[in-house]
Amino acid sequence: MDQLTQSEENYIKAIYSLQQKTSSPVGTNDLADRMDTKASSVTDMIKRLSDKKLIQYKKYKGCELTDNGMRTALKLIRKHRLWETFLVEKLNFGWDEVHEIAEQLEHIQSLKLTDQLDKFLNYPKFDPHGDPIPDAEGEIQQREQSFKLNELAMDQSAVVIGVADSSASFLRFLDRHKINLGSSICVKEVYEFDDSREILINDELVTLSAAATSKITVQLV
Amino acid sequence: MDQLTQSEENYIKAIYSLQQKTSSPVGTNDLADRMDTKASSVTDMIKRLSDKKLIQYKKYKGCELTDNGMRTALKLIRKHRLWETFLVEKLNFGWDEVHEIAEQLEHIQSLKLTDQLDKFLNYPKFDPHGDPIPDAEGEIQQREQSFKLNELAMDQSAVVIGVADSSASFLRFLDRHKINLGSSICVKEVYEFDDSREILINDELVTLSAAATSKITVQLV
DNA sequence: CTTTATTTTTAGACAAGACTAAATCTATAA
DNA sequence: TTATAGATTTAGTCTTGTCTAAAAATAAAG
Ligand SMILES: [Mn+2]
Ligand SMILES: [Mn+2]
Ligand SMILES: [Mn+2]
Ligand SMILES: [Mn+2]
Repeated sequence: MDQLTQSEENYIKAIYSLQQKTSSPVGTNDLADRMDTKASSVTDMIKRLSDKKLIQYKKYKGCELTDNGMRTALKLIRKHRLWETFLVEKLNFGWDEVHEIAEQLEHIQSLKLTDQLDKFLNYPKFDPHGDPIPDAEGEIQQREQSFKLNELAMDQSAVVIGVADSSASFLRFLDRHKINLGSSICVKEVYEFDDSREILINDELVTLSAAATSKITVQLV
Repeated sequence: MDQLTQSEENYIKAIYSLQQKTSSPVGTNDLADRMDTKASSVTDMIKRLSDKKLIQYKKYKGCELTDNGMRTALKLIRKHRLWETFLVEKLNFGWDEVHEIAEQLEHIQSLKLTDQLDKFLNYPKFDPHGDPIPDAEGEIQQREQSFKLNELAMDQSAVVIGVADSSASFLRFLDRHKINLGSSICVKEVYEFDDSREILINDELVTLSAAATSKITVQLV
């Protein structure tokens, strides 16, 4: 079980996340898109990861993480989300500023560091974007049933518990509308023609596009 | 001023530290030794760093950091020592465990991260090994006159303020003798034949070889 | 069941960083 | 001042990770 390069680790994470969405084996082009690279480069990397038994790969049939690959992915996600939490909780970063930095920090190799950080943060269960943080055993806390805000009908009330897009631009958009984790909201109007919604939040009404509401995770209250 | 690779950054740090010791231009072989690599690899890298104007280089004449290279080195050292401080102060690492991890963390790119970390740690002036931490402008706090413990004569009293060797094995040796930063010591005997010294520390007498005492930095009291 | 269109893989190149072996420069000692 | 040891550079090769262009396999239409 030798060290992986940062590049290999980033691929593993990407495969994990695509796998979660589609369940079926991950295609070379999808992975290329996600990694912002070319299909031929992906094929090369896929062979390396397959040699290291982190993924299972049949030519032309896509790839899937092995158990070992899965454990590797969860460790990376754990580190990523712990660091994000650290940056927001301890160093006063905004939730829109931490992803890039965590993308680097997640590659630091030291089991003890991860576990001490976890302890220092008091074993947080969710990161600043509402995503669950795997524990030291790779177990992920399962959430109560949740919805995307665009699934709610008129007059339904809910609490924001996560975002499905951690890009700085989307998060700053939410900041501008004072929407954060824990915000109480209520759907006041649904405009059928474009599926946009008028939302009551902090005693103010804002209209959010379907593109926006589909990226906001909520729990009914 | 594009991004440097981790490898380039490690070379810059090594050149800085060799330069401090010897002042004169740094030789290819010395650098190869320090980097634990081959002279030919060093020549390759030296050319790259010279192209980037981080060092000045004349064939066969060795290399020296430019002003730009110097600033780069100081930023790295700042990050390295801040992270070491973080690991010891906040995550309960021993001073013998932090160097390796800081060697990775120093390469994280984010000015804001460094400065917020500095603030979070309350602008520490020295790292867990007693080495000065450059401030955001690259200024290093100058120390009062200090000595190596092997320079002290009989009956001289002093306080330990630093170590000249941050290797885990040496630091664990010091731990075993309960010698840490701030320890008050007194030279009780100097054995001329091998320059070893009997030291009073915590009301106990220990005999330290010249190899050991030459790596312990002290200030007279 | 062929013929396209799409996806995926191969072939060949390149840059970074490393290595070995060989060549070349510099310094030192006879 | 020349021979020689030591330091340094060059030449050529390797691996990782990337690319473009072209070939091959699969999927989708007609
Ligand atoms: Mn990453
Ligand atoms: Mn996150
Ligand atoms: Mn380093
Ligand atoms: Mn240190």
